[in-house]
Amino acid sequence: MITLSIKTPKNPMKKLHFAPLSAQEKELIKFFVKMAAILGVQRSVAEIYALLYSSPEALEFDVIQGRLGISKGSVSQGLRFLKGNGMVESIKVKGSRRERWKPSPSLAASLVGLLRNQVLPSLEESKPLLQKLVKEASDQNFSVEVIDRLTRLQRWNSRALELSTFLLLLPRCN
Amino acid sequence: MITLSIKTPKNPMKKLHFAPLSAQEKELIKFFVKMAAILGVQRSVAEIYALLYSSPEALEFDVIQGRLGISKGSVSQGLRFLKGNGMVESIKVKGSRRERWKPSPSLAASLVGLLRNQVLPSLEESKPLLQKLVKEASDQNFSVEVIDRLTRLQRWNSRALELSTFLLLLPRCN
DNA sequence: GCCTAAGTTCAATTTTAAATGAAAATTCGG
DNA sequence: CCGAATTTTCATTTAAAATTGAACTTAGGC
Repeated sequence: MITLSIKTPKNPMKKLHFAPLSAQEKELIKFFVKMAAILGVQRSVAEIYALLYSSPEALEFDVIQGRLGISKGSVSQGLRFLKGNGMVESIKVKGSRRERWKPSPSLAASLVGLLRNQVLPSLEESKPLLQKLVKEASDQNFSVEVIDRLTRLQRWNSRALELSTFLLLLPRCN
Repeated sequence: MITLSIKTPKNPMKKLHFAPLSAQEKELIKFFVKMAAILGVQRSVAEIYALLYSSPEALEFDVIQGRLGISKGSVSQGLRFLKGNGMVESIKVKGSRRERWKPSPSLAASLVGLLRNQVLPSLEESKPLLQKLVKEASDQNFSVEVIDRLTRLQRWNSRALELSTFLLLLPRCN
């Protein structure tokens, strides 16, 4: 049993109890943390997503905090990040202010969302810069070798940009 | 002018001088640093690669250290990383112990090298884990929803693995 | 419209990753 | 094979990123 203490003005000793993580949950969390690391996504975010992913029903804020043993702030920020990238959705139940969270139906769409926000902006930003560099290099009589490299770099940038744009247009699929 | 002091037992006051980075070099460095950040590659490594990329001739260790203004250790480790991933090559000139460094001819091959070393291992490692999780989930009568998610996850892992393997087989091209 | 539960914010802290540089190891010209 | 030049190593320092939690804001049930 995991105990989470919650301080509110009315009830400064409120305590909630949760089941500790199962072996399977722990392993799935490890998996997501590892994959997230490749994409440069922080540990706590991956943990939250993994927990939701392995839960049959949508989970409340407190449950996420309690079972993972992380802070309120991390849960709040993590959910915001995941929601902003279309990776989780919240459900509101009438008669309660609490939201309940579950992963978005399509993992593909989720990854595309991540890609759009993490990678595309950098690629787009760089396009004019590379163009300028190539121009300056030929104007200023840089060596053929260097001009050639810069041109290839520019080509790569365009390709990556096209690829990303294409991925963004992909119809949703699982 | 940038001055780099080098201490050796024989000559503890040896000094080398280098031209500061040009505006173009600085911008190209910024570009590579940004791209590297997406891939989770550290700043100093990106700087080294960018400098070599924008130089018409192969560069010596000291030149890299001096012009970038980074430490010996960073240059050494950075070059090792880049070499290990097939992104740079060294040339030895007769009559001198010094190596001279330049980027590998194919940027494509370089990126593939990075992919192979950074991403593939994690994907491969995870394969059996996911298989086990799916099996346990169905053995232990998890909800259909969760079993379904885990199965989809496994499918994604396989696809990513196939894609990576495919990329590794691509013939070299610029 | 109060009032409290629910959630957010952000400065302070902790944790993690990267860079440094002196000492050790290696390499090759003489 | 000696010895200095060149490079590597790695304990320490520095810098960056992630996490925490108390104070604050907001939403909605009553």
